[in-house]
Amino acid sequence: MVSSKRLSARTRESGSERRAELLAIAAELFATRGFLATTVRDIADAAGILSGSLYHHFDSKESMVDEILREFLDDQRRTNERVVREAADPRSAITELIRQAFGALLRHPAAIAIFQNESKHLAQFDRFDYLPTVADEFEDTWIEALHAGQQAGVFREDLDLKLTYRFIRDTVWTAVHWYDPQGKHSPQAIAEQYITILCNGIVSPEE
Amino acid sequence: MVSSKRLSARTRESGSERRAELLAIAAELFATRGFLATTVRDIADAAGILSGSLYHHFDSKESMVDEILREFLDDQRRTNERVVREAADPRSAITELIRQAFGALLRHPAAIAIFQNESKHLAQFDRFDYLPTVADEFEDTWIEALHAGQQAGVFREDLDLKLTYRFIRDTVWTAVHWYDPQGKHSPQAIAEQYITILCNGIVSPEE
DNA sequence: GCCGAACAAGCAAGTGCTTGGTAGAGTCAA
DNA sequence: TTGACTCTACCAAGCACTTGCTTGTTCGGC
Repeated sequence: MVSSKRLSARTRESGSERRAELLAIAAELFATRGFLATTVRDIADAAGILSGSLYHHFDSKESMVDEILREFLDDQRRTNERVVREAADPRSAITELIRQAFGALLRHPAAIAIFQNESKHLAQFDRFDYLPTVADEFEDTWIEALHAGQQAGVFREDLDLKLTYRFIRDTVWTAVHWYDPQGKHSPQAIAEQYITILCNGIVSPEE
Repeated sequence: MVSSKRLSARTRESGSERRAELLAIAAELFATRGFLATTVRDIADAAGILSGSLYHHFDSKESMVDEILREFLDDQRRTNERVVREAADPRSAITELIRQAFGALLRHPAAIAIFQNESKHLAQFDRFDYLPTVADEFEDTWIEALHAGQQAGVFREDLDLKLTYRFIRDTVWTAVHWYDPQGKHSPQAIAEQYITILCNGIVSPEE
């Protein structure tokens, strides 16, 4: 009866390979069907075990998304910090942030989709308070870089930076919904195309 | 027993004011909580009736979204056709399409969110086959306008039009998730800011 | 007296999660 | 070397609850 509460920390908190597998399976399902529409039986079926067995590895369905999101957000935060720290100037900071964001499509496709689709619902619960916090952090990072660019005269003065950030963020993150790893464009190619449009526009130079 | 099957066409198919009210209530809930996460009891509660009573007006929960989406998509399709027909040149076709798309934020905020969030899940069912079809139609409209602009030399030749369309579409539609009718920007103001960035980029002209 | 709109009650299916148990691999003192 | 032990990963069964939807009935207004 108490035995389930004394499972070694290694199994319940991290470490185990099987755990990681199960998390990846869950992430895939949460991303494609949605968190609410995915049942613990769906996850167990995909893993080839029974639903009850999942509770050997995880406290709850919620704690699975929790872990998936935290891992992704931590990685993304570290990446952002590094990019801003190493950037030579505001313009290359922005372009590199865009490249890194599109690059994340390869590393965390499922987590990005979940973050995008489920943040609103999940943020209702205390345990997911960090979601809006991290979102604000990301916004601050981008807006600071944009602002620095304006001060330096590289970016137009008539830009509303909050709006500009939202335009960029929506374009970049929403790409998970149509990006196809087997498709003809690499994330890098997509990033370069977007950087061109964002920096110089779609209108011909000679116009 | 058979009585529920002989309700007048007026009530079951359209017309009734109460029906329209109920649809609006359902749309709001579907948009904010998601289709699956919204229960028929939620809708009934919000309308001040019992869940069973909803089935006097509608066949099923599915037929409610169906109707909500069809209405929005028909309106949007008509608007797109008119814009393209009346546009003087490719550039004003694109800018006007953008203005109209942002304008839809006021008329159909709930339907846009539902279309965006639930299309993927709903398209699994035969009755929603029209969703990908209409999406393709919209894509064709935009890509034709972009292509015409390229031919006319107004738009850059190095644009991948499919990518360009996706960038625009994602930015415009995703705005429902943060647009606030009480906020400081009107849809028009947001549209103009985006048109500026899209056409000329964020980099200062003198650079 | 009919008809639109609603209620009251409930069903079958499915939900997340709990429980008590076990097979098998590893650990280690006697 | 053996036997008692622990640990991991899982199963089988089921509980309390929620889901979309159905049924039979009521009631006020034209």
